[in-house]
Amino acid sequence: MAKSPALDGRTGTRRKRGAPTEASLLRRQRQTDEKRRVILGAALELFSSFGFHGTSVDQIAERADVSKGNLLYYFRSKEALYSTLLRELLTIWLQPLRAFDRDQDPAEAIRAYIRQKLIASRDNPAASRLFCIEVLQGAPVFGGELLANLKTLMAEKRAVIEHWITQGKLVNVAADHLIFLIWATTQHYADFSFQVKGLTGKTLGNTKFFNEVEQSLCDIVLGGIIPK
Amino acid sequence: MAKSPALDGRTGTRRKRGAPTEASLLRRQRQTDEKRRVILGAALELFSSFGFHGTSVDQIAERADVSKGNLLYYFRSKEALYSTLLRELLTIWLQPLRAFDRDQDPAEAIRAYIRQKLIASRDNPAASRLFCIEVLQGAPVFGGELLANLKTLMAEKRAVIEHWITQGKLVNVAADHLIFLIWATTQHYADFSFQVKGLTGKTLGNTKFFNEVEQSLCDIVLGGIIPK
DNA sequence: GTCTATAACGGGATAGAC
DNA sequence: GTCTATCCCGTTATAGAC
Repeated sequence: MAKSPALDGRTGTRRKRGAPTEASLLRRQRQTDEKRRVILGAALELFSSFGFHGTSVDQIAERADVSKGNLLYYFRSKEALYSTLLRELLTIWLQPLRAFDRDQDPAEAIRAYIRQKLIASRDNPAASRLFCIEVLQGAPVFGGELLANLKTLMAEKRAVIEHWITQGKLVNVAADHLIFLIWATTQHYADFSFQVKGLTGKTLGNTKFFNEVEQSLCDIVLGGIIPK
Repeated sequence: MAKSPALDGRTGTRRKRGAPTEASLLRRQRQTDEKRRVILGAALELFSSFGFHGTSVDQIAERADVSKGNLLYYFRSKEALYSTLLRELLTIWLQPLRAFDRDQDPAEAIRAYIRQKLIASRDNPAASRLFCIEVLQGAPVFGGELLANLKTLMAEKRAVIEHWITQGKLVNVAADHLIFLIWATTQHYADFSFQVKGLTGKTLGNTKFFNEVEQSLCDIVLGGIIPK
């Protein structure tokens, strides 16, 4: 694509035959990025449904509408594609937790966090499932990175919760287990959506159901930890 | 197996040379069962860690200390082994929920259920992970069976919870979400044990930690649903 | 950058001797 | 029942033309 020689638009100076303009370099870069993005999207769908070994490069290529050879031009290997994907999703995934702050009202902060996590499960169920599979298997690919990030965040948020407790704004709850509870329950609706859908007929995509889940979780959690 | 012709041992009639006695048939049966059990155990460990496609028949055979050919004598195919395994575990897995009964005190019943689920996660983390992987992928192998069993159980337990609510023994909580919450949180300590261990340094195998988890979960859940 | 062809490998399943 | 050898397929990754 865009291989044809051209003059540099801004300078107007004559360039050697075939040398790319700055603009065309940018355009090419954008197209490259876009293609990588499409491939990563296809990989996410498939890896999250069938696991690393249950997915072939061929299937990803077909879904991304590129040839297998071409896919392997953009990513060295299947494993490189997989780990790139995990790495890119990690930041997004941990985002909701960062908002949690000691200056907020605890009930409001926890309610907001539950809501954010549910939104993440609703809008990115594939990402949730991918992390679930990966962690379940001992996170062989990016366990180190994951834990390093989580440890820092966890320490911060544990401190926030314990601060609230010393202020008497929260009953004496084990911070770690409260956080695990929120992770487990919110991610459950993405990871076990097959089961949830089979038993209730609904998923988080249904607004009424989403509100019902949010309400129930907040009621139970806040009812259990906010002093009377 | 045991295809060879033989006379019925109970009648006491003379048997052909080489025909097995009833006792030897029983012995052989026991050995067969034992071997199938060993293979299923090895399969559980590996499938639950690496998934169906991430595990080779060779690896299972090696762990079970049989040859690959021999393994495939006991189970027609890799898939037959996998689905047999899921089927055998399903009964065990749903056991704790059956105990739940309307004649119990709600706080005691829920506390006991949380405890039983935590014990199951502690003692059978591999089974928990296997179900997690399977359900996460849409339960292609035994989704029908799983849902059929769960639907019945769920309907029963939903009725129990709603009975308690009408009696004023429980606040007006959505039964389904309460059950999902208990499943999600208790199974989390098995399925995400890599993460839990990485962040806290402990697993449910540690008695102190186990009690801490039980206490925290019960406090939050019961605090949120038992009327004051 | 993109494609086709193919190398190189591992896996599931079967055949057949013992 | 158990083992070894082998078939055959799908897969990843590379080579090389365009």
